[in-house]
Amino acid sequence: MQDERKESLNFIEQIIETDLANGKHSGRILTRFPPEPNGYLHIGHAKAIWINFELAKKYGGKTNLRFDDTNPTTEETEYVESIQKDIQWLGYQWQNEPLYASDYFGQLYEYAKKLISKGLAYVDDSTPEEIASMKGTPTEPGVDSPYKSRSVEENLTLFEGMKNGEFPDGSRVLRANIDMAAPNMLMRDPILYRIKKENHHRTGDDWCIYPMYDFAHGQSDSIEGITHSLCSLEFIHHRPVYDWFIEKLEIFPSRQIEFARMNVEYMITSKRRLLKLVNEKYVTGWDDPRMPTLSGMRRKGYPAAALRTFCEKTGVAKRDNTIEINLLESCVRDELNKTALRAMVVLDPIKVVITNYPEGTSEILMAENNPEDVSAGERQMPFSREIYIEREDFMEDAPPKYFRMTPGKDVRLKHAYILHCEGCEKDEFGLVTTIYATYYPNSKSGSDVSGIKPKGTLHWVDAHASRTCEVRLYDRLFTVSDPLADENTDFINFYNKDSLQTVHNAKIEPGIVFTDPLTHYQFFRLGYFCIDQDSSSEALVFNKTVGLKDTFAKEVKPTP
RNA sequence: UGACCCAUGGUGUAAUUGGCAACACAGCAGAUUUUGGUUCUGUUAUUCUAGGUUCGAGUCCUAGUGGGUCAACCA
Repeated sequence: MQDERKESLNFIEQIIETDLANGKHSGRILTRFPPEPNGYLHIGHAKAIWINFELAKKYGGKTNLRFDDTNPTTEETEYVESIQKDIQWLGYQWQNEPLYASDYFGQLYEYAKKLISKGLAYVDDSTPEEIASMKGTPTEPGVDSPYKSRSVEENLTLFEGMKNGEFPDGSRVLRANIDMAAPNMLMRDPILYRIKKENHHRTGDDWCIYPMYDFAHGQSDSIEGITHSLCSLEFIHHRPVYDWFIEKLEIFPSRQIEFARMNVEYMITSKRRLLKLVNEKYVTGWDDPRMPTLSGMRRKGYPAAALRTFCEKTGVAKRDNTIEINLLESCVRDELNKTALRAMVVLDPIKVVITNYPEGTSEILMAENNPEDVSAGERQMPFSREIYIEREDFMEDAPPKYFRMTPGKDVRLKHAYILHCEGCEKDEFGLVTTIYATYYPNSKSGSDVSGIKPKGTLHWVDAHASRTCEVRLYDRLFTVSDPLADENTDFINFYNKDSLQTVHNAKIEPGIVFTDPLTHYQFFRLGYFCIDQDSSSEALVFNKTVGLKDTFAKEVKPTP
């Protein structure tokens, strides 16, 4: 069978296929993912990772992991570890060992001297303030630095002095000699090197001058032979700088291509703001399940496959976008529906006494683990005279379309019997304490000859055999889809105080025992959950990943 | 008083590169259902504006409008 529709290509794929057709780089494709090791990876990085790795894979190429570690003041080894873990968890493996921009410090230094020798770079003694003021504005050209006209020899000597630690931090910089009147401000003699007498996480005290992004990134691409250097739109103004160095240095011509970063409703990715959430304890850490970090989403129970599907479905283009959280959750549900084992958990238990079930006896019922996957097998569920059901699954005075337990009506217990509700007992405040029902002995699941067809089916657990567990219910971190929309209101004002609700007294069927954290379950009729790392064999803790689609809730209580 | 990027249903992305505007998610309606889940069927809704080129424009040209980005010794 052949696809009738021609596969549509995104704009980067079109560029690559054109390059391939022209025999560029002999058909070799090499991309790279270049994180700065100064923070945790988030949903936006996931998209960048997906694009770089999937594109290379599609065209028979490879992808490098390169840490852009040119700023010793902010970068730490801790992040190097977490970033690698996150990428691998997402399902990708880079070519060979991880690479570092710092591996190229020696080569970069030589490049700088070459530029100086060609009269294309100079040492500037101006203060940061002076450099800023001479830079001009977007609408006014800058003015030349008084040091711009230094001789090649003097520049070489001074630059070597910078490298040898002869000058204090911030006293001098090396700048490219381009054009202070360029309409693109990045072309107004960008700074190449600054003096920082700081310990670097990999090169230690070998260097006291460190290259800036513009003099490290493109050159690193070139050194590695990256064919397609894919980055987000905000780097578009850097492309002329990127190309200028390649041309003047006469090095391998990597090509920078910019795509629009992915934004998602209710998520923020600003490092500063995420840090605030962590530091000021709005969340429990970088891996709090409410965080948009990969570690947070992983702990929340989002499968890597769902994230990959999400990246694929959101596409690659150049216009600003905000993806509905809907789509993400749809991808997560779709994946988990196929893979998650079903389990019965009652979050807000209320006891049901089945009055015609013989006292002191019990039986074992069989329950399929996943109706979407018979190979997942079956498990045993004990059943007896007393069970728990969800408090909200009982109403004394129910509207006509209420298909759950209500006096005088029948309801099915999943994998068990049909119950006829007789009534309930209440305490002095009118709170229902116990529900009474009778069961139809001939209505057992799988061998039901009762002929009764109740509208509703409930989840339940045996009152005596079930165990108590903790369930953490997560909701969106913010009360509005775009907490940054109003520049006059700090995003923290939109923090959702109800984003975490902890249930301490949930009842879980005895067959579900402590296994690896991240094991996924679908709690019947409630949603998808996974075992949290805080669990032990004595105390199970679950995180809510995402709820089931709930068309009933929408019908009875339409929320704005 | 600048440069650059972008503009297609509610959201996102397509349109064989100038030839019937479609796919997914969301919405709505229905069928099925021992999960008010899943699945299935149907359905609502789209080319920023004004000119121009053309037999024909979402696509090309011009102007405008709207949105975004750029002035760290950050990346």
